[in-house]
Amino acid sequence: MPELPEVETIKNQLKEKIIGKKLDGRRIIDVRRRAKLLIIDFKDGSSLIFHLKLTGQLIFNGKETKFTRKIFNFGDGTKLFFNDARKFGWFKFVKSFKDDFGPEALQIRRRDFRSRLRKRSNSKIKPVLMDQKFIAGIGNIYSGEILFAAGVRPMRLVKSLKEQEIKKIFQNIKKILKAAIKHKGSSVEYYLDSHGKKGDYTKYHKVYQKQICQKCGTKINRIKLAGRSSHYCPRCQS
DNA sequence: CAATCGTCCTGCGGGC
DNA sequence: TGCCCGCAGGACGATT
Repeated sequence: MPELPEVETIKNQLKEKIIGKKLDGRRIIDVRRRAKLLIIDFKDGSSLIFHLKLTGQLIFNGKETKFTRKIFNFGDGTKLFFNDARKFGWFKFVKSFKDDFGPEALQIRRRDFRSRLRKRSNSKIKPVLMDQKFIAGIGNIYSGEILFAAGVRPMRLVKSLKEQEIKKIFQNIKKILKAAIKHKGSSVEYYLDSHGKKGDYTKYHKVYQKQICQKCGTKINRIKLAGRSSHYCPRCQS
């Protein structure tokens, strides 16, 4: 499912393809990502916003499939296909774009991260990392991988975290998201980049949907947190 | 403030 | 073989 690295990949690719083109008579001046949203900005200040949710795809000059929900036609004859098997994804046109997301995961500084955590001391760490108002861009896959890399179990209360653990979580937010972007994201379920290609990062997953820890071989534990499946290694994470 | 539950939707896999 | 059932999950609103 598209999280920050997947949307970032699509954004980077579309930037190259569609800036300067016209859509319904409006000139495209930028393509951005905010949290998990992909935003196409027009010269008149309006924007077209997409959320791909679980199974959405945005494919440039693709071809129509049974999951194609909308085809955007640019002034030069090129097209953008919005496909979505489960119809959770959406797009909308807005006169101006504003949001109330938290700081971007790749931009947040450690001081800010720590002070924000203090306000959530009675929450479990994994749902906090997935809270877009706390920090923007992280979903179920990457929160699980980040916590594995930090050696912290997903159900740990924030107030129980030691300074060193907070530091490791912070460092791995940056490290894992950057590595995933480098590999053009993770193709679980339906994710494809804007060229219709799969992301490579799936093969680097250590715990997400794994039976066995990819580091030590211990059987992975699976629990439900906030209605979402969470995977962790009882040996590598404490 | 925190946690849980229902809601949207449909492909897929398991069971019989 | 084919049908039915339940699961997966991002975000949001309602409830406890």
